[in-house]
Amino acid sequence: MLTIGSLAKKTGTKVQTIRYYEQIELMPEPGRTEGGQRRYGDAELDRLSFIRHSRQLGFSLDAIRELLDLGDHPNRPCHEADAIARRQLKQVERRIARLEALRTELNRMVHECSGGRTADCRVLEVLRDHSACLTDHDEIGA
Amino acid sequence: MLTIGSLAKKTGTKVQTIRYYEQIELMPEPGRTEGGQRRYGDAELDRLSFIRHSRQLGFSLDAIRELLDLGDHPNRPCHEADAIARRQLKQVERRIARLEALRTELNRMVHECSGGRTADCRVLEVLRDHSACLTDHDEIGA
DNA sequence: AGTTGAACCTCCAGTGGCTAGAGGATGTAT
DNA sequence: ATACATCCTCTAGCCACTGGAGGTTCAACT
Repeated sequence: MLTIGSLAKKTGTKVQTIRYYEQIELMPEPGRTEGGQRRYGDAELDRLSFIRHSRQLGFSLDAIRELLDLGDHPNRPCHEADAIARRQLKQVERRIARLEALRTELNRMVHECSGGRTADCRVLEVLRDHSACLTDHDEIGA
Repeated sequence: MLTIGSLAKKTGTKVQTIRYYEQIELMPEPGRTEGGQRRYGDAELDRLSFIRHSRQLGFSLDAIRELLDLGDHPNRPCHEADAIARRQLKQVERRIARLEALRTELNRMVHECSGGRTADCRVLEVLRDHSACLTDHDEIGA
């Protein structure tokens, strides 16, 4: 039986985050000691590991909920899980494309900086005047 | 003189966002009509354009505050603005590296999916068992 | 058995960067 | 005069946590 602290350590999660997952019903209510402290077993350890690993791969908590649900039904066809993963992949690819455009633009800004007065700063100039910017970037945080 | 709505349209910002920027003192309090509606001039249009463009390049509002401040002092050396941009560039590069690792892993997951039952689903398996995962991904959202 | 002190508990508030909606006032065109 | 788009303030919500106050419990050590 694991305390919340050791479960946290094993999964690289903060204690508060585990309690938060319980609150939003992503993790089940665990057993308690007489004094009221949470105690966890292997099932919970597995579930939390799954959640954390999915988070590291960028899945939203809602997507994780779906994935967990699919995992609970081993005989159902798996194309749904596949679809969720593909969606995630698409999103990651979109983000990469966007960040690469930003990298290009920031690189240009930084390399054109003469190191003089702020009045002549290319960095500030580019930010001031979008037309001095070669990149097409419309969405924020996409 | 611009209403908040036309300023919003010109800069691709939502009206609420402009009011939010005013609230957090990123935008100044504008003049008002007798009836109490906000009216903006060119200075505000420029400032908001600067903010929005910086946001599109991924700068945080705090970084933007610094950049705006630098822009107000044209005779100071510009290495600070340069440093902020370089920091941002570093961050973007880190994010790209991380997302590329995720892309690799998601690709692997998706391509190994046999399309059978969830019990045999590679997607779920990889998520369940980090050791089946070739990628080194520790930080979330980094 | 008593004492320490780390780890636990609940509850509330805050983060960033907005976004949405209620309920009402204003501005402009006809 | 009237319609109605746009404006106003205020409050609350989004995601995924994170931190802190103030108090309790557990396990180890004497």
